[in-house]
Amino acid sequence: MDTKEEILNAAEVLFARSGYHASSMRAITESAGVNLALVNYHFGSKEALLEAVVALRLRPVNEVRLKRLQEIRNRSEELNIKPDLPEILRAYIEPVFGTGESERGWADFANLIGRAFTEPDETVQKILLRHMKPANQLMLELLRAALPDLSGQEVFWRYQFLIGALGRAIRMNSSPGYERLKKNFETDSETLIEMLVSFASAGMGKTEGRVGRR
Amino acid sequence: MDTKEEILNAAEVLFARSGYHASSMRAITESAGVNLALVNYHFGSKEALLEAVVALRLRPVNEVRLKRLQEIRNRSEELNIKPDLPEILRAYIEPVFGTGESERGWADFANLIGRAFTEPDETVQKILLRHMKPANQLMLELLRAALPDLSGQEVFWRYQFLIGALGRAIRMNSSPGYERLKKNFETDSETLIEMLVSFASAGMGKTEGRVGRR
DNA sequence: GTCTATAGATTGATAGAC
DNA sequence: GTCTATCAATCTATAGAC
Repeated sequence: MDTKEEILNAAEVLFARSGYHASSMRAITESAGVNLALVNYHFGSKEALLEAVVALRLRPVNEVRLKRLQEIRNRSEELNIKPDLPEILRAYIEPVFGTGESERGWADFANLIGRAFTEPDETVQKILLRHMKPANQLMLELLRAALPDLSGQEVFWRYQFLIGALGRAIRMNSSPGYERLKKNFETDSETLIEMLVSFASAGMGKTEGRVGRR
Repeated sequence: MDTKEEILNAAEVLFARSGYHASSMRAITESAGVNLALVNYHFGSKEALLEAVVALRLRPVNEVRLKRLQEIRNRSEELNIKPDLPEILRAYIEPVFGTGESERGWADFANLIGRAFTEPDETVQKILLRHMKPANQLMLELLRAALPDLSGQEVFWRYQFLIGALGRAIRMNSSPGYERLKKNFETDSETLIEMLVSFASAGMGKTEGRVGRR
């Protein structure tokens, strides 16, 4: 493995576990076993390194999502039928848990993606959002088509609830920090995806505005 | 307003908007219009200042939550009936959007609480989690009682989905960074709470494990 | 391509005068 | 209680030898 790749892998792990600002270039290069100056030589700056990590790991995931969502839209338009809500959700959620070709340690990779949904830091959020935008736009469009009885406002917020739940699920599932909390509830990714799709289908599909009394 | 309070308010705003690490003590004291050294004089350290801000703002919210949840549990035990899911959700969610006595600018206060759910930084998360723990434990207990047909694993994960959705809702609703995204979907807090309770009731209440085909 | 050495800026914290 | 001045540690980034 060459130096550039060594740095990329170390940065991915540290960014995922500790966040961008908390991961110093010294920590990254030490973990990678290379010289401090080589980050700037190979990538130009710390921010450019983050961009490279995101491009390498997030791009394939978003390509799969976008392709699956486009297929659903095309089929829906050809057959002139409403897109199916659980199917949309699965297309949006599943790729985030791994594209199938997950080579190395899966947890760090997933944890990095999970940050895309919850990251409060502006530097990081800007980059992550840019990579997710096409898939997110198409997703919202499909949700509106699948839920024609709901106002744009309601679809928008239910979509936000979904993103929140998804981000939480990914981070809980892959972050080492939550081990104690999960304790007896170890769950494989497939089951977790199934539970999340079920949860979101029921929550988003409601056509009345309200539930419960009061 | 005395110096200590001046520092607390400035710190709250900056921690909420930019995060703990990104808010330097120089930025805080400049914003408060006081001398740099006074943070250490009045609070001891930067971390102790964070602890003070959290204690001041988050404690009353959690006290209200805990009290409402305890009332539900007591009534449920006395009458020997299952607690009502939407009622539980409302008791858990509503106080986070303001205890009613929201004095100053509401957005920063809410945004700070929103961080409690998504904050990746360990320093911050540790403090926030300690303050939320009692309410969270009782919440999980009540959910298990309200959903007796579900396994502990399923209740646990649906509860995590709820936390994710709630955190996202708060931050979207109060963070200035999302203005462009929200654009035409400006929503008052009451409506947002209603939508979230409705979403979560439907999502969590499902008694079959799965939804949809495939 | 890789290294050492260091610049230049910023951080949290403190000593000591008032 | 409040101030100035400064320490010591950290950070990103770069110059220049090899």
